[in-house]
Order: sequence, then C-alpha cells, then structure tokens
Amino acid sequence: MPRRRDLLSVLFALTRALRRIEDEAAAADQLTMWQYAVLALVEDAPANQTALATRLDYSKNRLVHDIDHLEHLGLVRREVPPTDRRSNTITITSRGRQTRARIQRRIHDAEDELLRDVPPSTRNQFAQLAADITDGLHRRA
Amino acid sequence: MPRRRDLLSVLFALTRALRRIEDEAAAADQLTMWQYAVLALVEDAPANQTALATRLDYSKNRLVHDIDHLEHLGLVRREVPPTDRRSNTITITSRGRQTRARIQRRIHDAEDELLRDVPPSTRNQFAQLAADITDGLHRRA
DNA sequence: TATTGTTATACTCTATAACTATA
DNA sequence: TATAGTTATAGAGTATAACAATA
Repeated sequence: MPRRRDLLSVLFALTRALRRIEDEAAAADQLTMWQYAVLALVEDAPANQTALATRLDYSKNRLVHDIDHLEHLGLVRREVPPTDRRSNTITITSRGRQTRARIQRRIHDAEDELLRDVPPSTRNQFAQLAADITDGLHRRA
Repeated sequence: MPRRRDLLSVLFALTRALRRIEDEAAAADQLTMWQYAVLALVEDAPANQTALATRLDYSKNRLVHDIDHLEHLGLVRREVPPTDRRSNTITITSRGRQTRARIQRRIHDAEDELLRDVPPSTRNQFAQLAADITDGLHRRA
C-alpha cells in the first residue's frame, strides 16, 4: 500500500500549467486571468461586485480595478439598480461576449495540447469528478 | 450538451482551498508551503538545488532562502559532493522527517474535513486520475 | 564556455484598513 | 448601524539579471 499523497501535490503541476494557459490566453486580449474570470461569470448572469468577489474568492477592492479595465475596453457595463443605489450590476456587452469566446477557444486549444497524451475517457472522467467536487464546495460556501 | 468548461475553473476553488490548508499546516511549524514541498521531495531522495527548482517549477534564487531557512531549523543539510564542488546535495535530517510527517498529518486531516461530503469512491478515483495526469506531465518535462 | 549557487533589485500581486454614499 | 463600492498604503511574493566559483 503506497503512502497517501497530498492532494495538492498531485494537482499542482497541472493547475500551474493551466494557470499559465489562462494567463496567456487572456493576455492576448489585454486581460488578466481574473478579468477573464469576471467576464465568464457575468456572461452567465449579471452580478454585483460583492457577489463576484465572493464567488471568485477574491477581494472586492481588487475587483474595482479589474472592472474599471473591463469597462474601459467596453466589455462590461456598470449599471446602478434603482432598488439599491449603492451597488453596481455588472453586465456583459456583445463585445465582451466575443472576447470571452475568443479567449476560451485559445484556452481549450492549449488544454488539448497540454493533455494530448491523456486518453479522452480518463480526461472526461477527471473533468467530471473535478466539476462535481468544486460545485459541491461552492454550494457549501 | 452543456458547454465545455475550462478545466481550471472546475479545479480553482478546490486548489485554492488546498493551498490554504498547506499554508496553514506548514506555518504551524514555521514553514511556507514551498519549504514543506522541498522537505517532501528531499525525503524521497536527496537532490541538488537546480533539480529541486526544476521539479517544483520554482526559481533557483528563491530556493536559496528557503533552504537557508530549512537548514537554520536543522531540517535539512547542504552537502558538497566531491564530484562537483559547485553543487549542494540537500539531505533531510531526522528532525526534518518528523516535521514533515507532522505537517502532513495536519494536511490530511484538513483534506478529510474539506472533502467530508465527497463519497470516498469519488475521491479516490479523482486522486488517482489526478496523480496519473500530473505524473505524465512531470515525465514530459 | 557553461553551469551551480548566490546576491541585488525592481516589480507585481495581495491584504488591510479607512473612507463615501447610500440603506 | 450596516453594507456596496472605492481609495491608499504597506507588505509579501516573484521575476530578471548579474556575479563568483567551479566544471
């Protein structure tokens, strides 16, 4: 029976490589990984900055600059809902959708290249399990 | 058919939580996650600093301070092999083994708590697939 | 000439706390 | 009094390049 390995140690090289892939894919459109992550979240549904910070496990003060940048590029809009004038609802623009799709295509291509030696069945199984576990953690948070 | 999700997005929350677990477990023994990672690697086999940097995907200049710290705590030793007096062979001490085991126990306990809602079969399958994929990446590097 | 480990430096990222305007 | 967003600042983490000793 082999010794139990730390879970992080068996994920570290993979997530570092994936992080690099996302950084580069986002940088090709003048974005950071975090800005791309915001874009991806608000494409699914508009959200205010506090909700985004919670969901991303990110701090709200850092989000300010990221959303400034996204807004400056015309990829999202800040809208103040009349029901609570303290908050901003972040909404994606059509240009934002295009940019996000372009970045995602780069990411998926690079993922395919990175995992070219992993059999598709292994890979799909892994992705499914990872999604289940992570979604479970999000539901708890 | 649901849209393909970025692999990083389904791993991110998990790896961030695991990173926090390792940071805290290592900090309880005055170490960083990186220093713990070095300790774990040299327990398996002594290695020089360049090899460690490559294996950890870390830079060799940062390793200098980390190994200084580990050496200062008496957890590893630098030994100059007569065959190549430029390099240091980093060897773990018995105190280093004890510290590493103690930190790992904390990590495994915290992992169990984090993943308490994940069925053991799911978890084992996930860990096995992750290890296979990561080991494959290491073999390529 | 190349490599190992080291040092110095600048830069980016991140955490903390305080502030404003609304509620 | 509490919350959403913002601003300012200090600190940690990281990348780059240059250096000495050895090969």
